[in-house]
Amino acid sequence: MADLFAPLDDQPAYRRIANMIERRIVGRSLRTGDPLPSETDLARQFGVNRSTIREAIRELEIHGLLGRGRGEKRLRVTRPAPRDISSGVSRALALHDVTFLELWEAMMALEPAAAQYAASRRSTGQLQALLRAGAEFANSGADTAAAVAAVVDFFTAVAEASGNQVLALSQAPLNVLLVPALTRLIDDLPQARSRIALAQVNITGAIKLKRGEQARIWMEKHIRDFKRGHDLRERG
Amino acid sequence: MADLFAPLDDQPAYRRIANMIERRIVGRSLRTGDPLPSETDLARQFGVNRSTIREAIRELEIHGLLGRGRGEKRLRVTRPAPRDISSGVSRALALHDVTFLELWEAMMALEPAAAQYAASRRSTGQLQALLRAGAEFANSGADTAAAVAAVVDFFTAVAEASGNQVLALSQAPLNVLLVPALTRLIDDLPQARSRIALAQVNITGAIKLKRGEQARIWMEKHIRDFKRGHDLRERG
DNA sequence: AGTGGCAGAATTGTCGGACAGTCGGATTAT
DNA sequence: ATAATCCGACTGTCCGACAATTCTGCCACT
Repeated sequence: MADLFAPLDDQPAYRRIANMIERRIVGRSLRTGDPLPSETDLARQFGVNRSTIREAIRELEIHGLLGRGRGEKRLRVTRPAPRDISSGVSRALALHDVTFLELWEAMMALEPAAAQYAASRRSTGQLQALLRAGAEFANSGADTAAAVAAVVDFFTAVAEASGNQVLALSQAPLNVLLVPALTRLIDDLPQARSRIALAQVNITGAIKLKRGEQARIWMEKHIRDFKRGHDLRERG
Repeated sequence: MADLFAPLDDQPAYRRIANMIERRIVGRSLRTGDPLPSETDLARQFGVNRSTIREAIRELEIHGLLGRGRGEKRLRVTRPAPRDISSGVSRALALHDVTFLELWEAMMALEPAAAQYAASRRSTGQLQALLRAGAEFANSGADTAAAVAAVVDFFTAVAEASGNQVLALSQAPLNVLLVPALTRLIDDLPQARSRIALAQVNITGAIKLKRGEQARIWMEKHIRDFKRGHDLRERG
């Protein structure tokens, strides 16, 4: 039987205030770009101390709902950038001791889909970004860090080109997790570089020609290759 | 060519402190479950005022890296729960005016994969959870909100059963976005209820029998059905 | 008119101190 | 040993304050 009473939660004032402001933002009463009233003003409106207000806005600022341009003092309403999100998610995942297999399975689900949509929807600019990331990887030489960064850029470019924000935002955190695994892989497996480069060329080509099915297949192969490399490295 | 000078960012103290503590947590110097020193103590250690510490702690608390049990005063190190994450992501997505199509494509990528892995890895308890969610939906009667909640529970249970935290965490935010769309769908389309119920039975059955491929296929159909319903509703 | 510069107002980041309410743990009573 | 009680520690919130920086309106200058 259900409890008669729910545990009452006295949320502290700073949290309630944060929620109120958040609702205003999500409900578009406060529109993107609008400047937030000053802390003093908010304190007056809510009838609390400025310290309390500060703790409240901190929350929204962290979520990326509030932000300020370089060297700007007043906070403004902003839309959360993918970076705001992915940092949180990937940190969480890191703490959960994610295995390579888990990461790989998720990539296997997301990246081919992104590639397929990218093929049918990519703009010219997005194609450029893809080519740039590919070139970046090809030119990375022996610099592992640069190579890894280029791979991340490549995946990001594909996700961007998919024209699907949900896909892009879901994929972003995976990149962060990919970095350490990929670094080890490239360092230890001599053939990794050329295989990745080839896959990128194939994927980019398919996207360029708007061949959705091909893009998906090549991306699947590409991701599968990661697992092969990883398994190889484990045994070697 | 790269700029010679990077824009110097004097991050405020509360942010730097937050980062330091975060590094300690991610680096496992502070382990999950450890209680955090008191605010006064931290203020002394960092040589700043308690107010500053509080603003820093707020950040970590929001990220789910710090938390406290019901009615507990001291903060302790915690691992971010999916809910901590998904709330942020879904809020962000809501602000980005995500279309149904975008949501649907992402679900189409993630949920079938989750179902497939669930079939091969589900524990008995996870199967129970699935069945419970199914029953919950079947019993929801005319209560749309309850029905929607049951659907969300079902997807969550599948993701849980997949044994893949990354998949689960990636999928969680989608649920929040699904709610409004699904509510309208169930309200307006009489046949929606039975179709969903049937799909859930089929998926659960496949997972119970550990038929991965079947689970995937049924889930694909299930999700595809959402789109059909949505398109139908749009025209109707 | 447009531009540059400047003083004063406004705002943020940070500090110090204070106090009520509550949680935890030690202490005492049963 | 268990239960009731008490005290200290800690959090949530408030007040007041000050330096540094940004914002703004105003004025001079070209």
